[in-house]
Amino acid sequence: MRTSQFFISTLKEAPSEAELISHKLMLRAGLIRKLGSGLYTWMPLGLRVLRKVESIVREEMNRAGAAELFMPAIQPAELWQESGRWEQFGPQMLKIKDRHERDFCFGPTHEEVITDIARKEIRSYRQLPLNFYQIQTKFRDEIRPRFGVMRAREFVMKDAYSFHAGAEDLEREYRNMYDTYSRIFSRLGLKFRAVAADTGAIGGTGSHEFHVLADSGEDAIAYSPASDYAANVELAEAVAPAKPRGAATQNMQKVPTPGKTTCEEVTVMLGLPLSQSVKALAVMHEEQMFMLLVRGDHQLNETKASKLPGLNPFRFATEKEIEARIGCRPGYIGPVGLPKDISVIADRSVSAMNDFVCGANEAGYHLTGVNFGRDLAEPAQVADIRNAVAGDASPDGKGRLEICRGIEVGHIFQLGSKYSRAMSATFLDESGKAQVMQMGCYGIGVSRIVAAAIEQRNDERGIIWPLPIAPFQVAIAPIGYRKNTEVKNVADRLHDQLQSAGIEALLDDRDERPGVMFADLELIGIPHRITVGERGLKDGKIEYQARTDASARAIELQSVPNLLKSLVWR
RNA sequence: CGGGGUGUAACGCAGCCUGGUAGCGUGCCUGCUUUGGGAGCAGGAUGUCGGGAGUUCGAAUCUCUCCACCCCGACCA
Repeated sequence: MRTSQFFISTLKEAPSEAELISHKLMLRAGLIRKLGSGLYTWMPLGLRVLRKVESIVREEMNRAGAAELFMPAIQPAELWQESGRWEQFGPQMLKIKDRHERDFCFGPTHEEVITDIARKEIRSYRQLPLNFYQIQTKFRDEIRPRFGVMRAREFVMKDAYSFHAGAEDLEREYRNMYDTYSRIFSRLGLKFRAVAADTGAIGGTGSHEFHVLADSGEDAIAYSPASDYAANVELAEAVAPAKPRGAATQNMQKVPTPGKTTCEEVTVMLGLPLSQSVKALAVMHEEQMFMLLVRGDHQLNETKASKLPGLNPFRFATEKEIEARIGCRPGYIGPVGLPKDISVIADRSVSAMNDFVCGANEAGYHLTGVNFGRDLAEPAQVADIRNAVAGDASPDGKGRLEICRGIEVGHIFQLGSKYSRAMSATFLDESGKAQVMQMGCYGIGVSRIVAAAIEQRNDERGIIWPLPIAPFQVAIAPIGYRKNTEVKNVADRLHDQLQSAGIEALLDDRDERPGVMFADLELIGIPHRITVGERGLKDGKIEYQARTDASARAIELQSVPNLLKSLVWR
């Protein structure tokens, strides 16, 4: 391919709307162009990457025994009313009417359509199991689209749905998909991690998210290097401290802390470690106030807290409510001498503390040397209500947790019978009895992978594509293409040779100055570059530089095709 | 949807406070020179100043209103 026929449109400066590195680079490299909020055109260069991701996904799904089909993007309302999700999905679903005023939606996902197919097509256990998938455009009317293609409203997703005669077979296929996903992300050349996820409202016995690791990722993942434990921090259990509570060694003292309202400020002023303080958070469940206690250096996990029996759902108390019930403004509240109708819920690590610091329920004062049992009653409830942090013991008992960040690019579920029951997808078993099918579903955010790959792999010069998804494998940069016929001839010949050897080469025939070419080719992130110039040709040499190399090295012209074959066909 | 912010040329921005008819850098076009890391010189083109309404002799600038986009929160591949 030649740049003159292809379309290269790079930007020196990123449009101001982009904040995330991958978003900026995709815009700068001309991979995408925005049409509206969360709506993007995939330009030729970007589309090549997207297609490569797709084909790796497709190959591995086929190899795993799944069958590709293609469902309509527009779906009739009736199906969604049948599953009960027409209302439930809410404003995230783009609803439309046809000319007869009939309701449709632009599919945000395809459980309904596939279940409809299954119930019509599958009659016998002999036809099971089956796994159907498609790669298709979805539309979700996100509350806040952002980060370019990372959270777009229209995006490309691979969605697969499996059907089984029983739970055991579903579990087998689930493992099969787990392994397939691992292969896919390995082949894409990305660092990733499979993470235990909340099965939540969907139910079933298992769910995993697949995350591409990147410091800028939206999700925090807790994992144990000593085992295969990994979970979203939101879900990761913060285990109780191994050491039991120490005995009281100090007397409780009221100390003035004027103007110091945060644990940080108070402990700094008192010269104590942050972990010696207790953070008190007043929350409301209906008309009942609760005080949640978390260690000063920990963070409340609202998801965990909202699952506690008395707290579902809860909200933070307002400043007025706190003053009315505790008689003190927030910043100085604590569990000592609290009105009896406010019950105290302590995190596990708080319940193991002695001689701690907390608010005195009096503006401008805190208490030090506080101990449960002596200065105040034991907490009414002790529970896991904080986020796991690095250094916590792993919940599986093996090693200590570390925290990393990731971008969710895949999610697999065991759905069980949620949809098949609602939509009566049944089959006849060996004894001729109707049974509800077991279902699994498996998603991959194809377009998001492109952004995630850039997020994981970039430098100050631009994108660094993993070879398997690079838009081109090799770039040829001729210096003085139109001026020096030898340069032109060598570059043209090289291009044709590589092409016929099945290597995807991009010949930059724009006749730009070298600086411009190099900058563009690096921004675009092509893994290998061949520079053809008068200087080297005198000695029958060209130069080779990998995208990750600091400088180029001279190579015999004859050895180029072999060198590239060895680089490209690993 | 709640909170914050921004809309001026293809991209990045100034001008707005204090009203007087549109500017800078990059990019783009032409010519000459140059040619190994985003060239130099000369010339040139490009704007409904987000839309509408108002105030005013006069609005990018002041007022009202609508719209779009971005950031922070709940949601998700």
